[in-house]
Amino acid sequence: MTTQHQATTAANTEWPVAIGTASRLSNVSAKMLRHYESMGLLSSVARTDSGYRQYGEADVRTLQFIKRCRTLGFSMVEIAELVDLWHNRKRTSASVKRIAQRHVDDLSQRIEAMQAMQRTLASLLDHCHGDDRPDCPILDDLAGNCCRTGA
Amino acid sequence: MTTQHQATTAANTEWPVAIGTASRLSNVSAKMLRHYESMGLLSSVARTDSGYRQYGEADVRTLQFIKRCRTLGFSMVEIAELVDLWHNRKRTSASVKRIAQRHVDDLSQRIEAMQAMQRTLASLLDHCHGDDRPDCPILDDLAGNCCRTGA
DNA sequence: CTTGACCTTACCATCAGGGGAAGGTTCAAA
DNA sequence: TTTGAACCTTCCCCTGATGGTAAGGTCAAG
Repeated sequence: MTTQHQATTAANTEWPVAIGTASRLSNVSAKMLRHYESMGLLSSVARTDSGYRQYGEADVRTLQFIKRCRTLGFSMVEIAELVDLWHNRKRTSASVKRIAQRHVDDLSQRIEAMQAMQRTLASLLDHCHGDDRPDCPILDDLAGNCCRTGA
Repeated sequence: MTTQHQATTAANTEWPVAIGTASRLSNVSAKMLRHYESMGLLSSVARTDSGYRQYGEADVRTLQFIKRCRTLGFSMVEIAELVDLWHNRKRTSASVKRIAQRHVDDLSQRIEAMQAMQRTLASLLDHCHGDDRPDCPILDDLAGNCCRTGA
């Protein structure tokens, strides 16, 4: 429709925008916009005379960047690093890759831990009749009364 | 070595024990022992005249039960339910199984969400050279500048 | 009696948010 | 012009499971 080079935000937006609009454009709650600002993730959000926050296009793009990072599971500390690198023309792609790789490794560890729980639980579920009698292999295992065979 | 029927706790233990010993026997920090008590998970921990907590064998077994549940990823709310069922002779194994099944389903969902993140990140990592130049497909994707093809 | 290990309560921090109260601003309709 | 809805502000408390620390009481061995 309109010019292509700012199609990331809604086409007919009048800048700057208030917090509610910035929230809708970035899919981040107004609460979190204020929180990110207090954390220093958005440098210098402008204000009107009456104190209302005013977000420019660059601010909203940064918020969308943060949102995408959160969707991928990065921590706020990692996101702060990524935003810094994003804004730093002298960054190296290696430094970005290092952060992403560390996060992937972290995810792998957490996934494996949860899968281990799942395997044990699946085995317990398998042994439990799930009827109206009180005898329960699950409770027996939890109480340590059972053959704790595998792990 | 000693009698078999109480081999779950150290053989030569003089009951009741203070919090440090209970902590070692259950592999739960003293901090958490106090917390569990304040949550009502341990009904009525005895005290000495000077106010020191005194844990009996049954208490320590309950703590070991809780510890095992935590290891399997159950939340404290679920653990409270499980402890209640464990102590309730009129429970049905179905009620126990329901809690465990719900937990497994929850784990499955969380694992899948993390695996989705991992897949996206793996693809991004694959496209990034990781050298000392600033061009970085990872940042491009996070900034929304990239072909967001798949998910 | 001192020393050190142990115990007590109480408060603060984590992490990424959500909920709500009390009050100021803006804008349009009546 | 007034009023009312929708919006904004700051401030404080809640989550869940756990760690940390501080200030002080208790106990047993030397």
